[in-house]
Amino acid sequence: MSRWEPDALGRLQAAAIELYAEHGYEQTTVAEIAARAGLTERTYFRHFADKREVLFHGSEMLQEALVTALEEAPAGESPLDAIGYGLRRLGPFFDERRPQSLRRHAIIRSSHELQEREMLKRSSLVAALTPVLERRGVEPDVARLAAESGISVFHLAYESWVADQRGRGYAEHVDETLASLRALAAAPAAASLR
Amino acid sequence: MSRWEPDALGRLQAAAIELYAEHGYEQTTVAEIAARAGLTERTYFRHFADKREVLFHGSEMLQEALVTALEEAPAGESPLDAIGYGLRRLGPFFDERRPQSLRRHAIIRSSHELQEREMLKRSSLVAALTPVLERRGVEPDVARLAAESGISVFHLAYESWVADQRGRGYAEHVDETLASLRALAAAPAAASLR
DNA sequence: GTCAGTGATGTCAGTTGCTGACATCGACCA
DNA sequence: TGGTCGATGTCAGCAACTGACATCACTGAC
Repeated sequence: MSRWEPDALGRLQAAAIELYAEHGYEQTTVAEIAARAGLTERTYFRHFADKREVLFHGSEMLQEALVTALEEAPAGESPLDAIGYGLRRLGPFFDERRPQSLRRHAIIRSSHELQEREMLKRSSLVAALTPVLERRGVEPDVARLAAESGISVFHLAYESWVADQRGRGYAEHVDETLASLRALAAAPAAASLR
Repeated sequence: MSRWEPDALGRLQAAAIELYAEHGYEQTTVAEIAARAGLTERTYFRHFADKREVLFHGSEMLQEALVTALEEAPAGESPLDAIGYGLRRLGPFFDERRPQSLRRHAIIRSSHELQEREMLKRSSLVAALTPVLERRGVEPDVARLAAESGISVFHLAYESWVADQRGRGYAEHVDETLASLRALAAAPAAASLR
């Protein structure tokens, strides 16, 4: 028998989600999370950098997945098409974890501080996608803008997927959102053409 | 003579910027800021919600200015044109405060925590612009997407304005960035048309 | 001119997030 | 057998933030 119960990190995540959902994020202390996981506060901070981070473990994995998917986009595609390709590839990842995603999303929406962290993760995604686009030959400034736009699509598609009652997959929401973005940018062209 | 020196808030802001620049954000304590301003820590927290917020006072003002500018955009313009109109209007606001902006920008770039707060302010801008676009008759989802895109432009234009050595105004950077966005979204149209 | 009320500040004590230093002790390896 | 390693615990401490209450120049009503 090993000295400690296995999967301390997973237990901390589970405990945190339960407590944040039960009593709210701000009303929960790190000591309580650790206690429910059968650990000490100190151990919590060995696994997670701060009180927020428990909810965002796995976002590095998502980031890597997105980077890889974007790298595998066909070489000839425009930046936005490539991003669409990459985002659509995330479909199964989300669709398989829908219940957890909904719970986590509700918790994050309940706290300012957590939304702040989510926004930081978002900017990290932008920072990760930009060089991938540059390697595809896109100008740095354009790459950055495309990455920003892509992550906006990522995010809005995610939100409409969360709100979706009809069970459509994440990839469908990506397509819709991306089409909206194209329409949006195309609309003024008519006015600016002459 | 009044009981206290005037402009406690302004003194706290000045002290914070000095200390953050001199010793770094993390190495500075709120007590030190308060002391340099001739006040106590408790008073600091009556003026600012937390250690970060000193640097973001004024962002409500910016938000209001942007909302007003967008509301005044000609009724016939497309969402993106309207946003371009609103953003260009911020030009003088930034151009007049360039030295302060550069100092503040350098501080924020030096700290993760501060970038996190900046991202939160950014999402607050999106939340403020969305209903304005809706009132112009834009569909809610499209309004949100347009607001996100607009704030991306706002932000990227700001960054290239900060980096600009040639003294071009903020409004010029907005025009450039907006043109990039349009080109970006238009490019794939060619591929997707047939 | 007095006096009660107001509002910005100070004082103090307490909670919680987070960190460094060091101890513990099963597992694993030579 | 013994020594190292790695995950955890223990403990002390700092800094961010908060609530409760005190202070006292200023202001306005009378």
